[in-house]
Amino acid sequence: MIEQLIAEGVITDPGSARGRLLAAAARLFKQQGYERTTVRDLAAEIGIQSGSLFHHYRSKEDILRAVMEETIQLNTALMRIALKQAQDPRGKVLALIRCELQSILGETGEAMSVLVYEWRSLKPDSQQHILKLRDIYEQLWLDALAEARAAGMVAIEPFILRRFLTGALSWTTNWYKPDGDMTLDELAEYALTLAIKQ
Amino acid sequence: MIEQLIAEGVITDPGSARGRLLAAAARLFKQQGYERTTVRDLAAEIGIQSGSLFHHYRSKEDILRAVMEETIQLNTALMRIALKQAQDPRGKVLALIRCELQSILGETGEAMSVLVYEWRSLKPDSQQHILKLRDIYEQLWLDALAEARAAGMVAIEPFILRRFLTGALSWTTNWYKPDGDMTLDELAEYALTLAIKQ
Amino acid sequence: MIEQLIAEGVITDPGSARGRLLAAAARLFKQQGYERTTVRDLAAEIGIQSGSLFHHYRSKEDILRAVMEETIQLNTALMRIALKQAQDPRGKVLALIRCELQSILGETGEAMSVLVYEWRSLKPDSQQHILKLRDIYEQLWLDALAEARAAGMVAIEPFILRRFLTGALSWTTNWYKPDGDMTLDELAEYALTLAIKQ
Amino acid sequence: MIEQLIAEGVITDPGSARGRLLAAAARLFKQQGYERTTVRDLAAEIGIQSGSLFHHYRSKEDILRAVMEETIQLNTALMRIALKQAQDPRGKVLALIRCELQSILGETGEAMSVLVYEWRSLKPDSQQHILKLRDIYEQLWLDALAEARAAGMVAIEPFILRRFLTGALSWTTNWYKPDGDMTLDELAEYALTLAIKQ
DNA sequence: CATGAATGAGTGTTCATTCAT
DNA sequence: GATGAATGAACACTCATTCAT
Repeated sequence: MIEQLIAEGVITDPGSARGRLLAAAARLFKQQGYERTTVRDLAAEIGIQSGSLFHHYRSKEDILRAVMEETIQLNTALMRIALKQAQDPRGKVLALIRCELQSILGETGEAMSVLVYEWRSLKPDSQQHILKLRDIYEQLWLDALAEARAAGMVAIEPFILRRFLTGALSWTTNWYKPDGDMTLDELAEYALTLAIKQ
Repeated sequence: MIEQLIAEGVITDPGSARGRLLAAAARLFKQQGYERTTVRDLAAEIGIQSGSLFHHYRSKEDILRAVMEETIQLNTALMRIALKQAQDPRGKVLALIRCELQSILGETGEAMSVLVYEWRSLKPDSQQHILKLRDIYEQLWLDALAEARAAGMVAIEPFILRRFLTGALSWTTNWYKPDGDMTLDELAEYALTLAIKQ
Repeated sequence: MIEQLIAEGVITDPGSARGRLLAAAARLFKQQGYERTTVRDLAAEIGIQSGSLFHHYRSKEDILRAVMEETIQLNTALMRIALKQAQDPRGKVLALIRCELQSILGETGEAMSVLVYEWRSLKPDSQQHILKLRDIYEQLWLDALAEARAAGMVAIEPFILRRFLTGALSWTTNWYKPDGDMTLDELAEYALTLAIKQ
Repeated sequence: MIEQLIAEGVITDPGSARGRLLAAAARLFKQQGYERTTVRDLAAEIGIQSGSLFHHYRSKEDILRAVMEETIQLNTALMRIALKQAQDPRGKVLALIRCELQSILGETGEAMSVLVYEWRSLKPDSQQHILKLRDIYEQLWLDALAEARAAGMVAIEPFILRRFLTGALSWTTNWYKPDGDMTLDELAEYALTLAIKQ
C-alpha cells in the first residue's frame, strides 16, 4: 500500500536520503517547532553536514513545505482507502476520525502536527500550494459529514462541525498516550460522540 | 470588575508601561508567534528602545511567562464570576465555553492563543509555575462537566471531553471571524452541542 | 571647507563611528574589491564586532551605497568650488581634471575607485539613486567641454571625450605613484593634452 | 589565421570542451564578474555538472588564469599581424587602437575586460606569469608610440600616453554600444585624436 | 528610567572542491 | 571523462542582552 504510493511518486521513499531527511524534519519540527529547529539540527539528525542539506532542498522552508505536502498527500490517499470500506454514514465518519487520529498519533503523526501548528512559518505562495491539497482532503470530510447530516445524525452545519473536530483531534497529540489505558479505537469512538447523536 | 482585579494585583494595570507592554506582547506573540517576534518589535509597539525593555522584564521569555500568567489568572477570575450566574449544569458548561471563547477570540484575548500555542517556548521551570495556575483553571471545567455527567447529560468521561473541548475551542482562533455572520454566542451554542446531549 | 560640508550634512563626519566606517570601507573595497571584503574585515578595521556594523548600516550593500554617495557629493562640491576660480575654457577643463585626479589619487581616492569599479555590485535601485547624483557631476564636465569645443579647442564630441577621459583618469589609480617623480599637477597637464589641442 | 594560432597551440580550439569552457568563462566573468560567477554557472553554460569542471582545470582561479593567458596571447598575435599591414606611425597607432578596441568590444573580446578588471582575483604567482606576457604586449604599444613621438606627432612621453590610452580604451566597455550609431572604426579614429596631433 | 552603541553566539545559506561510483 | 552527493569553511545578517552615559 505504502509501497505503491512510493512507486507512484506520491511520497518519497523513506529509505532514501531525502526521505530520511523528511522524517527527521517532521520529528524535530514537532518536538521543538520549526523556528527553534536549526538546519544544523536537521543535518546532525541524519548524519550529514548542514551545507549538504541544500543539495536536497533549496531552503529550510522548502523542507517544511515538503513535509507538509507529503503528509497531506499520504493522508488523503489513506482516507480514500478507509472510506471505501465503510458502509454507512456513521461508519464513514468513524473511519475518517480513526484515520486522522492515526495520522496524528501514529508514525506519520509528527508530520501531521507540523501541518497543523507550523502553518504560519510558510511563505504565502507555499501556503497557497498546500491549501489546494488541503481543500481536497477537507472535501472528503465535508462530504461524509453532509451525508450524516442528511441522515439526521448531526446537529450542526458540517463545516462548523469539521472545524471543531479539526481542533479536538489535532489537540490529542498534546495529551493522548498511545501506550496508556485507552486504545486508539476507543479514542475514536469517544470522538465520534462529539459529532454524532447516539 | 476588571478594576477590582487590578486593585487586587491579579493583573497589571493596562494603562501602565508594564501593562501596555504585556498587551502588545500578547498581540504580537499571537500574530507572528513568539520566536518571530523580536524584542525590537515589542519595544517599537510601545514606543521605547529595545534596551529599555529590560528595565521592566529580565528577558524576553519573562515577558512570555508574564503574559501567560496574567491571562490565566484573569480568565480564572472571569470564569468564577460567570459560573456564579449560571443556574444549572447546562448553563454552567455554556458559561465556561462562552468564557473560553471570549478569552480566545475577544479583544483582550490574544494572550489565550499564546498560552496554547507557545507553550514549548517556555523554560521548564516557567512551565511548572504556569502549570499550577492552569490546574486551578482546569478544575473549574472538570467540576462543571462532572456535574453535567451526573445529570446524565454527557456521554463520556469529563477529563476526555474537556480535552476534546480544549482543542476544539482553541482552534477557533484559526477560522472564526468575529465580524462574520456568526455571533460569538451562537458559536458557543454550537460548541455546546459537542458536549451536551440535547 | 570640508567642515562646512559636514555641517551641511553633505558628508559624514570622518571622526564619527559612521564616518570611520565609511573611510575604512572605501579603503578595503578599493584594495580587495567589494565582493572579497567581508563584513568581518570591515568591522575589524574599525575595532568592533561584525554584528555591530548593522547598527549603523542595514546591509553591506548599504555601506557601498553610502561610500559612493558621499564620494560623489563631496567631489561635486569640490568641483564647483574649483570651477569658480577658473578663468577660461582651458582653465576650467584643467581644473576639472585636477579635481578628478585629486579625488582619485588623493585622500578620498579609495572611495572614487570604488565608485568606478564596484558599480555592478549595487542593486538596480541603488544604481538609480547614485545615477542621479552622477548625472549632476557629469553635467559639470559636459558644460566645460562644450565651452572648450565652442572655442575650437576640442576635436571631438564632448560626451565622447568625457568618456575617454573618465577611463584615462580613473586608470591612473593603477599606475601613478604620488611619491614618484611626477607631481599631480604635471599629471593633470599631461592629461590635458589628451583633451585640448595646444 | 585563427586556425594557425590553434595549430600552433597559442590558443585552445574553441570547439573543444576546454575551448568552449574558456569562451563561456570569459563571457560570464565579464558579465557578472569573477567572484559572482560560480563554477555551477560555468558548468551549466557548457552543459556539464560542476564537479566535472575539475577534470579540465584544477581550480576556478586556474580557469581565470587560462582565460587571461589565452586572451593576451591571442591579442598579441593579432596586433603583430595588424602592425605588419600598417604603413606609417599614425597607421600603426591606429591599428593598435582598433585591435585593442576589437578585443575589448568584439565578440570574442569579453576576456579582455576580464584581463583588465579581474586582475586582483589572481594569486600573486599567477599575476607574475601573466605579467610577463603582458610586457611583451605592451612593448608593441611603446614601440609604436615612440615611433610616432620621433615623428613629432605625440606631445607626451609614450609610457604616460600608453597608460592614459589603456584606461580610455578599456573603459569603453562600460559605455560603447556596438549596435549604436558609432562604428568601431569611428570610435578608433576618435580615440586616435587623444594620442596624435592632427 | 531611557538611550543607543556594542556584543557575540547563532542563523540560513553559498560554493569551490573532493571523490566513490 | 562524467556524475552528483557530500564537505566544511566562509558568508551576510539577526537578535536577545548588556551597560556606560
